Amino acid sequence: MKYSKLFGKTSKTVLHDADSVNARLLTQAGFVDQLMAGVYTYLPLGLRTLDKIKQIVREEMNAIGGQEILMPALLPKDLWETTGRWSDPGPEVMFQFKGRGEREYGLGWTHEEIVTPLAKRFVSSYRDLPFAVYQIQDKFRNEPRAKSGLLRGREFSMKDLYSFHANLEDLDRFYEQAAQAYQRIFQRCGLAALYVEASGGAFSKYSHEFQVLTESGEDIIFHCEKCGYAQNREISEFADGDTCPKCGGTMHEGKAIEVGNIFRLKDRFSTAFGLTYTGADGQEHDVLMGCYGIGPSRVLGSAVEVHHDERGICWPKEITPYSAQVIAVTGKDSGANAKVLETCEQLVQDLTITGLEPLYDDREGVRAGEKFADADLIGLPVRIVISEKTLAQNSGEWKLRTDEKLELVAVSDIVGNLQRFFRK
RNA sequence: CGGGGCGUGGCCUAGUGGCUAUGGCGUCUGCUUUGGGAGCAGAAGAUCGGGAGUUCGAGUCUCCCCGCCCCGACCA
Repeated sequence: MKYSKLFGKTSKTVLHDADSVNARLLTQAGFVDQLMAGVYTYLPLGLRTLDKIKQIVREEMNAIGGQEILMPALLPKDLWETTGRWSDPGPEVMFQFKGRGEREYGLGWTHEEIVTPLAKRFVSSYRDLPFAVYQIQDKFRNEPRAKSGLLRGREFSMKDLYSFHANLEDLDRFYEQAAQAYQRIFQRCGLAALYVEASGGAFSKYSHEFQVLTESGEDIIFHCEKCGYAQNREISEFADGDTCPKCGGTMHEGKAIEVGNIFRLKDRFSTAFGLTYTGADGQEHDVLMGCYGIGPSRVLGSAVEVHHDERGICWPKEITPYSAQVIAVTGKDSGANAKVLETCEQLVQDLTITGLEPLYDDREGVRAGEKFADADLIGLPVRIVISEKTLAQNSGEWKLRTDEKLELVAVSDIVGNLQRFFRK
């Protein structure tokens, strides 16, 4: 991608209002644009990053047998009255409004009310179980207070997975599988997520949250630095400095952002909608359900909160919007400039063919310093500079975003180097 | 929903009742320059968030409304 053609620009000035790190950097670097409180447009850079995260989520959901579907975001009132959630929590959480005439609708903030009747259409025997379906969709929540950029929005991206089981053992088995898939997802997104015990609601002792320690987080958790055991303060009786009951280490209090959570719903929704199956015993049983959520947009915001420095974002490899920033530094010698540009074009083409799509800063009349500053702000993991100087040694300059070290690499080796870098 | 802060060209900002609203960034033209956001010359771009009021006169004072940010409450 040529930077000169990229829709969305970096900005030197800091937005007056954006004081959360993720909102400020993502806006300044041209990834997102705020439309209103808690609602953002994703510009090409931001959308590519978000799509990378969603793709990782897809891969891991598919790996545990999840099947992707897409339910509507516009939902009818009646299904929500079945569970009582039209009025409680009702408009406190759900955007509700009238369509034509008196017909009432709401925007989806979770989808148990949709997926349970849906499952009912296809489940009759124990032979139809278990299965799990998921979707990646924007959710809408009438937040009393949207805040912290992408971390708490009124419209935000959500992956919600729902699993259906014949018995509790099978639900537990899948629950563990889902938890492991979640760990892999966060790891791949460059986030060290803690597996945190949280309020279980009416039917389980605990649910589990995946929490990323960061000062901008709004949850307080107690976590053991030795073994990682953690509890949300909402349910915890720990105090800072307590001994970890699992390993004898020390429990620390910390702020964290919840990037995912998993619940055993058991028969809460299947009972409400009459989702049952006939067992091998010929008897009718309630289907047991689990639900599992991840907010890709919140993952994106969290990644910026965790991975940045004073100059800008430092993208983790797997979710970076582009592999590397290729920068053409030109001088006054037009012959040399032509060679620099030609080398860059060829390099960009070679990288693109190998699937390592770079962002090529081809801008003319822009000084090197400005290009470097933009590269740091955008935060791709690798920066490759081609100039008359480097070409004198048939080389390009190789620099990692998180390292000050500059290295000359033969032009012919750059593609291989970058392939190796991203394979690691 | 309570408390606090803020609202002036695309972005940041000056302004504390008085002439035609300040400067910077960005944008556009031309020249110059090219390894860390350069320089020169010129240009476009604002009904000062909206409404009502006080005043000879309001970006500035008063009231109402809207919006954004922060703290709190809330967050299956």
